[in-house]
Amino acid sequence: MTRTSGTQALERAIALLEAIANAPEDGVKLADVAEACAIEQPTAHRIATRLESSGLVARVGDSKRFCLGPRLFQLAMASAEGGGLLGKARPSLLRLAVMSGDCVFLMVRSGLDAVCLDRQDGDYTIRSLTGRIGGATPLGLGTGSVTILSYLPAEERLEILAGNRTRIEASGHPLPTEEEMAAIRACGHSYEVSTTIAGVVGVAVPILTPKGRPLGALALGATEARLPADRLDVIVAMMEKERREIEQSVSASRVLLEPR
Amino acid sequence: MTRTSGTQALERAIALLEAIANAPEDGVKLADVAEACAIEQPTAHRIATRLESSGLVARVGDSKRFCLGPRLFQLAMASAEGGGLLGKARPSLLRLAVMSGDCVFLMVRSGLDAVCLDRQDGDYTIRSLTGRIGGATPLGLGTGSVTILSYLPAEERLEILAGNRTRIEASGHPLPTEEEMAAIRACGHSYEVSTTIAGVVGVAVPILTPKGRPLGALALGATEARLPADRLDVIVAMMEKERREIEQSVSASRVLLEPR
DNA sequence: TTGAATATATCCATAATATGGAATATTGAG
DNA sequence: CTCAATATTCCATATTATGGATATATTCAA
Repeated sequence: MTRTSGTQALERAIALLEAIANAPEDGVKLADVAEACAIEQPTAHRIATRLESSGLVARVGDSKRFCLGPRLFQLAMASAEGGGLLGKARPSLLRLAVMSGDCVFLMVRSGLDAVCLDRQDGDYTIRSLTGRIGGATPLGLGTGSVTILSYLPAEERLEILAGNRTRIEASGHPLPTEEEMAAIRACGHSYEVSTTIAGVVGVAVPILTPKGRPLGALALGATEARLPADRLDVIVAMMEKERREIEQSVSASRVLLEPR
Repeated sequence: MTRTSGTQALERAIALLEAIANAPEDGVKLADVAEACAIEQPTAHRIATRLESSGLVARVGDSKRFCLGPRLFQLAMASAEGGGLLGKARPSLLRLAVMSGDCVFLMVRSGLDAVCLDRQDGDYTIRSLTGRIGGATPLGLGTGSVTILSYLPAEERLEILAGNRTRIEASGHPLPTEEEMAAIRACGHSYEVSTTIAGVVGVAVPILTPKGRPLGALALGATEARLPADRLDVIVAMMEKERREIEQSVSASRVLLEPR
């Protein structure tokens, strides 16, 4: 008599995890978690304690309150250590940071967000640059983020923008238009003058699979003064070179070869 | 006819996650995940696709293979703030790194492991020092790790050492004895000369809750030459001062919490 | 290309599993 | 200390996950 797809328990566990992730710094009470997820307390308790025993969730200090657990840290770093995108992109990030002196980011898509997977600071890094490793922005807001969005299939772009409209508008920025995104695809990179932090500019190039699906983006942040038109060309050229490097390295792993 | 405690589905999902985390660099096939977890393929598929839709797991490139997903990075960041420990310890780490010039770590327990939550390098940091952020060592191996272990309840220590025996012995190190751990508790810090990297020494102090449970440890790594007996005293004093700072900050924050 | 072999995805009857109301224990505020 | 709020445990019930069988997709060799 049910209509769910057969993963109710898991769905609830994930909801719990998200609820705990959104909790204030010093944790949430079980009762609040249960309410937030709209599940009964005994059920929430069963799930939460199991998550706790796996380390995905932990108690805050001596209290009963829940917070995210350190196991998440290990898992995230394990995915980094494997020869995934992060490992393959790191040399490029380092080179770009050293050569440009600016701040370089590796962004990937995660649901409706773009997440910062890695960051390397050059000598002239602006302290105020936000993107920390693990940080996220809605797809469509920010240079790297818009770049990834631009290379997604058209219908997915629409869905994503619909889902992110309120968040993006709340930030005071306009939604990227189809024309803007087509322009990004046409020239192979995006360039953006930040309206939130005066004098800051961003450049980004996509990282694509052989099939053309966006794996992520390389983004670079600098002050406007450090990026006059002629230097911009040089920077973009460097980024495109590294982008090709990464794409080759990624597709070189046999597994990624094109089906069909 | 089973005897599990009512979380089979969740347990399997977690097993899947771990299996995928342990996978080689370019992901695992569904069939292998299923086998590793000893569950049937349809079940593995159902769980895996649900994990995928939440971003905890992703496909490698264009292939069908699974790897850990970017959502973990976001959660890991949030978990770092779990209990506020990282935020509260960072100023201390910075001070210690600047004042000592050495390499300072914040370690916390995660199951049978101690995980590096944060690291700050001083001017004299030894490149070869291993602990990356997110890196883990078995509880009982390494200065910070042994320190955390020493302050855990006696029976937990035994369980943990039993569970870690093979891993620790495989590293060529002896298991820490009860006497050694009692000594650490008695003097409030541990000191260890590395046998793996010649000339490297480590010092660590615990971070305890008001109830005496270990939240984690501050650890410092330096060359033997940089830590003669008299300087060691100074360093330990500095670390203990910062430790108290953190403990106060942590226990203070909880008082401010208002129930809804 | 083609077709065999292998892997992934879907279906659905069945029974094992998660569920949540009620009872009990613990915590924390006054 | 007392009481109310919260966490934890218990267990009969039926909702939910399960996995054998099957369909579809992908890979590989020739």
